[in-house]
Amino acid sequence: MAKKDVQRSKALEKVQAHLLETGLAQTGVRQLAAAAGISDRMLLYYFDDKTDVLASALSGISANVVMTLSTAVPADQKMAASDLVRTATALTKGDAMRAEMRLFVECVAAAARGEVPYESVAKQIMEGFLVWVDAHLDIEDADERKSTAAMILALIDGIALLEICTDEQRGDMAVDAAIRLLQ
Amino acid sequence: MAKKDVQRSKALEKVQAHLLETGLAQTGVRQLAAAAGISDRMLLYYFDDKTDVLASALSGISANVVMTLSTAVPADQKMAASDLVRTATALTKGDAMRAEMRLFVECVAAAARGEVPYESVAKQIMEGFLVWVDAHLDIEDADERKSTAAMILALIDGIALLEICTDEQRGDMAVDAAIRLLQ
DNA sequence: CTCCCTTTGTAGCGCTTGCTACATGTATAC
DNA sequence: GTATACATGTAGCAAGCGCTACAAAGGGAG
Repeated sequence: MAKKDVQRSKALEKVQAHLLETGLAQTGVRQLAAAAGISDRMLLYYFDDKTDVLASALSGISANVVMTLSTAVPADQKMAASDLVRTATALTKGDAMRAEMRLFVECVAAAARGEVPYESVAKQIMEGFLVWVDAHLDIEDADERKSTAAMILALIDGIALLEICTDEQRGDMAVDAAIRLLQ
Repeated sequence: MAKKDVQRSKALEKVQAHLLETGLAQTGVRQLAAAAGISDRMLLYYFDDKTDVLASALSGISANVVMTLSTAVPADQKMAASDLVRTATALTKGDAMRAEMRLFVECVAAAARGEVPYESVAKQIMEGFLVWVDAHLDIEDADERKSTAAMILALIDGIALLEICTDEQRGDMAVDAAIRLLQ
């Protein structure tokens, strides 16, 4: 029993790296198995089915994102909206999370078309992000903080979207304008 | 020659309606043909291949979006960032463009994984939107206007993303916060 | 050693995919 | 009226999909 679990988590790690590198383009069982360095037969021995593979991998990535966010900023540190935008975009645009953000956008789109298991994964990441932003906003009123957090998250996600279609420079401009206007 | 073109555009209209209704989930040639009320054989008679069908349909939808935007606001009307956010989100969240925005997000995600023809379509819509925002911003300095436009566009797109993963209410909150903070 | 359960390879099933070969009808040009 | 190009249905191909049946190898328990 132990061996199966060990092999399973080894495969999972490689699948996660594969997803972060290539996005959701190559998600056939044979392709995922090849990325994990095993046969498709074994991949489906370690996991129930393809959905189980993807859900496990993406859930792990989602947990890593939350971890990255929480370790990047002390839990009790509060800041103004403009500073939070600066901090968050520095993270999402940096090496630590660039690939994750791109994958996240693909998950949201897949969620939009109702594909399992992307809907729950997308919601999970979005919710984690939202909690993180809310927790670091230096705003007293809960409702105001909640709506401001929603706006900041929209901004961060929108910048990721913008950079996919145009270029990184345009994203940087959006960040600058946001910081300028929110002060 | 004329008949083929007529049939082609009839099919195109129905394919567009299908895409707006169901997103990019059902984009097999047989499914697109069924949506158009013809056989897959005929769909591929009217169009070169599947890519041609999708590119034509999405390009048309993109043109409609630009049209909707330009007719909604007089060409020479300028406004402050907060008003533009209000105006734009009223459009994108309304019946006129809600389906288009959702489809647009799916196109961007498909573009992220390098699928043809989504890359060019996503760029096309994003660029059209960007020009529209820029044209209605009441800002003298061109660079400042450009970066502010990028930020507003990111905000609008991000709100669309947010609404896919959470709910419409959260999007409304983001809009309110943006209008409040940008004033 | 024998038995049994875990692990792994080979092969292939039924289905969907994008696309096409072929034949037949149908309208138009001369 | 015949020839020619257009239009459309039937059938099917090769490739890929998710998944599984079957058999064999491996290792621990008695």
